[in-house]
Amino acid sequence: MFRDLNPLLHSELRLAVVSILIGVESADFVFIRQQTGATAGNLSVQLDKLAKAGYIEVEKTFRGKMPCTVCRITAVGRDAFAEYVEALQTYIKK
Amino acid sequence: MFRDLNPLLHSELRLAVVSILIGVESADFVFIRQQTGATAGNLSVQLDKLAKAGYIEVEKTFRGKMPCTVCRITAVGRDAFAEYVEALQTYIKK
DNA sequence: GTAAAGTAGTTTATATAATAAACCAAATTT
DNA sequence: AAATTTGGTTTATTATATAAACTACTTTAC
Repeated sequence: MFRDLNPLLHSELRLAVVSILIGVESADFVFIRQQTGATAGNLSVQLDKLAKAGYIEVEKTFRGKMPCTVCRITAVGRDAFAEYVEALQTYIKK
Repeated sequence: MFRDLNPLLHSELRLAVVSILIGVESADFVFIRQQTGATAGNLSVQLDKLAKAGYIEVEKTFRGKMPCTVCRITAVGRDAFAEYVEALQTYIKK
């Protein structure tokens, strides 16, 4: 009856991050932080987990002289998200 | 942009429990355990949390000579679930 | 030019949660 | 009547989320 919910995505912040990245070509640390309202520390940790799972790519660059961390979703991440949403339907469908 | 996800419902097992109870008049411990595949210990703990939050009612009775723990969703639980699902849409809507 | 404040993060520590393992009491089976 | 099963609860362990503290660098104000 109930499908497993990918624990990596079943986290408010990581889900929000992936949800953002699904819709854009890329997004930087500061933008994601603003959109989610997360603390920098928490965001840093969660981006790392998503990156280690291969769900996102993280590129460290500079915008002018300031460091700028750019994130992109990967095909793996996209698939995982789609599967998570599908599994979730078994819990929340009327 | 992102609505808060009620942490009490944002748990695979508690969400499954509430999801089951939404659809029936009542369900007992053994039935919920079978449907969710949870261990008895975990289920016991999570039912307790839902009960303490007023999301479900737990009635301890007997079926014949065997103890039987019957659970029902409350109006509060029903509302919380509806709100959780709505908030979740902001994360998973395309 | 240097002190103070701000930006963009990372690392570490702590609180909370999920889960499993161990346990208990009573019923059933052999 | 001993062993097993049922229906749970309690306790201990592991994992997770989060905040606090820190680092490295930049910009601004004196």
